[in-house]
Amino acid sequence: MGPPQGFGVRRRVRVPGGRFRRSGSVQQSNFQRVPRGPGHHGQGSRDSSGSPGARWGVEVSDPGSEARMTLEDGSGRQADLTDQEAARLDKRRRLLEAGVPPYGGRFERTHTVPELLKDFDRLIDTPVRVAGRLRSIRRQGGLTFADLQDGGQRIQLFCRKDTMGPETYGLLDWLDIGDIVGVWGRTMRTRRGEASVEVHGWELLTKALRPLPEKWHGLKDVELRYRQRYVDLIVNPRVRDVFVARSRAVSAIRRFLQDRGFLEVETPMLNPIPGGANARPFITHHNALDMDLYMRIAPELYLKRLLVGGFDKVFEIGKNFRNEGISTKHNPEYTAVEVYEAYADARDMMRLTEELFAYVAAEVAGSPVITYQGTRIDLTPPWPRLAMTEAVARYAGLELDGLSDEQAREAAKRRGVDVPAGATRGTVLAEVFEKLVEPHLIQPVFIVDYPIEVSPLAKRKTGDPAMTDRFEPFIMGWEVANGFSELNDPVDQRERFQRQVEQRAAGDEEAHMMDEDFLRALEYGMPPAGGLGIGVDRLVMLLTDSPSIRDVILFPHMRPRGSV
RNA sequence: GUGCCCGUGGCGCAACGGUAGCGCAAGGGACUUUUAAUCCCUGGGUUGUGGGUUCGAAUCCCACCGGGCACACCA
Repeated sequence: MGPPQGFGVRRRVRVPGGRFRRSGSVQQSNFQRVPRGPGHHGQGSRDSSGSPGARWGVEVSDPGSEARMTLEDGSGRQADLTDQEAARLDKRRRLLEAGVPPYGGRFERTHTVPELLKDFDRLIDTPVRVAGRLRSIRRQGGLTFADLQDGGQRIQLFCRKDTMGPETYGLLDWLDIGDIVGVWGRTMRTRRGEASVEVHGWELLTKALRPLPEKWHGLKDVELRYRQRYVDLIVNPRVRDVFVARSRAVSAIRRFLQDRGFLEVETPMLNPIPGGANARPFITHHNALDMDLYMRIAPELYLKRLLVGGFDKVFEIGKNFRNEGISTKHNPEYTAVEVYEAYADARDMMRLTEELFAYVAAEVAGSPVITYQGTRIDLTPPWPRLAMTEAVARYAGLELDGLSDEQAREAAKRRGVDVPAGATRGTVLAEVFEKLVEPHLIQPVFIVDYPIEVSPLAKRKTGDPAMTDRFEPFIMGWEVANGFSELNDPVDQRERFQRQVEQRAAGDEEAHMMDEDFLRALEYGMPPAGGLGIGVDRLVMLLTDSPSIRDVILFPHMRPRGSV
């Protein structure tokens, strides 16, 4: 993964005057050209990674191949450029020579572009200073039109030679699409009615050395979109909107909980013992302590320690890390919000959940009724409650009550659901539910009463010790949250951990480890409480109508590439 | 991890055994109310990588790399 030569040079390329030659005799080493487009990852250049300086000075006659121009940056390294990159570097040099610094500094703006456009007609014919990225340039002799993008919106720049003077106007020739400029002038509408700034003067704030993707098809290659999200954000306005919506959703969650008296806290991401969920953790190492640590898979056990400590209403918004597969609904690190309320129970948390979803949807999407991939979803509370056994009876036509473990396993197999050899009835129930019922749960519904086997941290249901007072809301067939009345009996909790440890020993890598400190905390006494965890990414997917979790994560995990 | 599909100039796409092409973008020129500006000219690709089949490979075959989707696992 080490960067091949040529990488890193681009940041600090110096183009000495006259070193740049167009065609004919082009100075070039015997380096292979480093391909940089999609699917190029510099494998062909491995042979040239050592001591570049030694290979200099080879004169290669290569007429007609501007793209192979090379340049020195004074460090004995060099970069091969595309014709467009070469042209931009050349303009950068010419600007410098003309006394125009290609990278400016502070620029005082009177308005952002969205501010200007919002109330344009009232602001017309006033002096303004705006800044942004050039998205298109239409040169027309003594008149040049350009589109300036800022804050996701564009305003037209209207540049007239007569207004600006020939020198200022002439320097426009060294600007490219993608450059960031600050301009000052007067707001006006053109003959065609386009909201514009008549430019009196301008300043180059940043010269862009790489060209932006094509102007109306934009950047479509999803791999490039994820790997180079910065480009995606520049050219695809919808992407920007999604991440603004995500930010608003997180703010709305925080506001909703804070307004109800919940205290936001932060607990460790580096855990000596990972807990709070059944999942495989990432392992990392602390050098000074010389010990392995785990990236947290859930903050649950820490938040419950806070209940012990007397914080009655707490929440945390943050990342969980799970060493599992990647899919359109799974990213190895994802954002969750967990909420704990002392003296409450699962019923209270269900009410909190449905209210929170409706509130956040209204804040982000404008309504508790949303459309996801063509399906109308009504998040208005209250959502129906349906016991897992009833759900399995209704959607799978399966009645497991009263069956022995073996009979239950047989029943599941007859329905085509694979279950582990020694699975108990409760495990079978959960398995059948996942496979046969979940896909049917499109509109919001709370599934309640989960088997104890799959709920090692939840309180038993009064009157049915095989079940727990747990719930999970489903939308679009996805589990979007998980909550329960928290188990606060340390003796019961120890037994549950013990079962988990046994399963772990039997090869279940996702089973809990024994957490003695957590048990000690419970032994000091944790108030009865309701707890809740919500998958924020999936919530945002729903609210932004995004088909993949990668569409709501700015930098989704990707396999690294040599050089891109 | 398995299956299916994809990888062609900076970007979006064509060519699907027979000379690698188009649009935008880029370079040169004309143009003082355009907005996918227009018009003339020009350059840019060892078709993801490596093998193979063939007189001939972007195209067919194999392996590898990267990606998408579905399944599996999970939230």
